[in-house]
Amino acid sequence: MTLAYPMSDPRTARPATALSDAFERLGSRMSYGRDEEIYAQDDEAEMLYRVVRGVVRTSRLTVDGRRQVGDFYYAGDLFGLEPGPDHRFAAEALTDCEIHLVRRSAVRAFAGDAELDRAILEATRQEMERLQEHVVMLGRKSARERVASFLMSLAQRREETHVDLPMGRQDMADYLGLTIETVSRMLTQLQGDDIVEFPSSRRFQVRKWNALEALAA
Amino acid sequence: MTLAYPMSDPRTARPATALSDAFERLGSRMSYGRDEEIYAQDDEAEMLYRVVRGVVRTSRLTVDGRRQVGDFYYAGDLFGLEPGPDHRFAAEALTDCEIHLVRRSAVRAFAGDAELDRAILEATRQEMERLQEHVVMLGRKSARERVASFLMSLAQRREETHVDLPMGRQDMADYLGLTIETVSRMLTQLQGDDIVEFPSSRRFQVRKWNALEALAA
DNA sequence: CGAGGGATTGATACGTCTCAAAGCATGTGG
DNA sequence: CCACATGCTTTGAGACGTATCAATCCCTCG
Repeated sequence: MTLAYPMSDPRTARPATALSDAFERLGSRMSYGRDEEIYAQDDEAEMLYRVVRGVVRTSRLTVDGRRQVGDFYYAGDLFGLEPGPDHRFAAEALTDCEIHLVRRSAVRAFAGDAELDRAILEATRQEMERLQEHVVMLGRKSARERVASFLMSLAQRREETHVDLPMGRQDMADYLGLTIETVSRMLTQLQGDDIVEFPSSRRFQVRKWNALEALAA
Repeated sequence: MTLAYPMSDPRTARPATALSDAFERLGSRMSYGRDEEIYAQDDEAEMLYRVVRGVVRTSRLTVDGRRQVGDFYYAGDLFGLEPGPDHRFAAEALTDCEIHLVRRSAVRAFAGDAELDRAILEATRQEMERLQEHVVMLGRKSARERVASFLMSLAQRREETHVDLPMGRQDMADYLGLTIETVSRMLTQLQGDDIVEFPSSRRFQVRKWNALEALAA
């Protein structure tokens, strides 16, 4: 399978159990505690990772200590699949995590496993798409819009009315290219406009989808 | 070949002629005039593209008219290879261009052509890496640093002391997430600090590599 | 009940944007 | 060859948004 192959439609993807099986067969399982490092920035990229339980954050630190969060990964997501020789971003356990790992060499040996190939390609597709969205957001959106987009994307993942924020304000800020104070102020604003409601700082509910969507644009 | 395959080292890549041959064999050649559209935002992605001559820009327009430039592509670069079903960014000829096109279906039929597979994978690798850099830049760098990074990356491409800017200030601004005025001011600043010199608005020379590198960090 | 860490709020500083004008090339027609 | 129109770039003044620094609040946990 090459990159030029037409994509499988994500909506028709097979149940995660098959993919889980592939990882089980070829790889191993690890546990990480909150804030534990899974791989470091500039480490050689020789594994693929899949979140079984918990949330993972990728991040990059500049020489002078500024931090940019790359993305957050949830149960079922593949990560660490940059095709380059080493990781540009570190990966850390945002919460306690269980992770499936598989050596790339093992994947290569099984190249042709349609299930696994498809999953990797689909994850790569998503990764690029999310990177592109991230670029647009950071390049052209205001603080208010960024925070709205962020809440929106979290809310879209779940069916429930109430959404849990697995990350703190600092992680949000570093993902959104803002400071913790600005994030906090925007949340307060959005709540003031009754677009969203925070019963606690780690839990929210969308009240006006239209308004939120319009902002997230 | 799968994405999990270890990367070829870019420094050992074969001469471009072989790749050029592959495109010649499988695809066709097109010319585009300045500012002509090569593909539109949200078009189906069914081709791969390779710049033969000229410079290509990818860009995305939000509903309310804000523009984000994704990247610039020069002679030899592959583009339009997002693995998704359609293009998130449009591609336009920044200058008059000659482009090699090849249908993805043709590539697929020839899957296993090591040369082409390798080139696609390598281009994908670069694409992701550049996207990640872009995210860090937009998320965490000041205007001065962004402009410095941009000049740096252009200067690194060439051997010569003088570098031509194929794009205008607006394109730079939209790539860097700034306004045209801010870009202009930062250029004036960098010139004032004797880090860089502009004999004309479309041509520059680096005077203090260290200083530029430090800023680009 | 008090301590500690994250979150919020406030006041102010700073950086970038906005709007407007002027400068500078390039090309065209007189 | 000049005069002017055009489009891009630079410069300026002021407004606005986000960062910074500091204080307070609020939860959770001991």
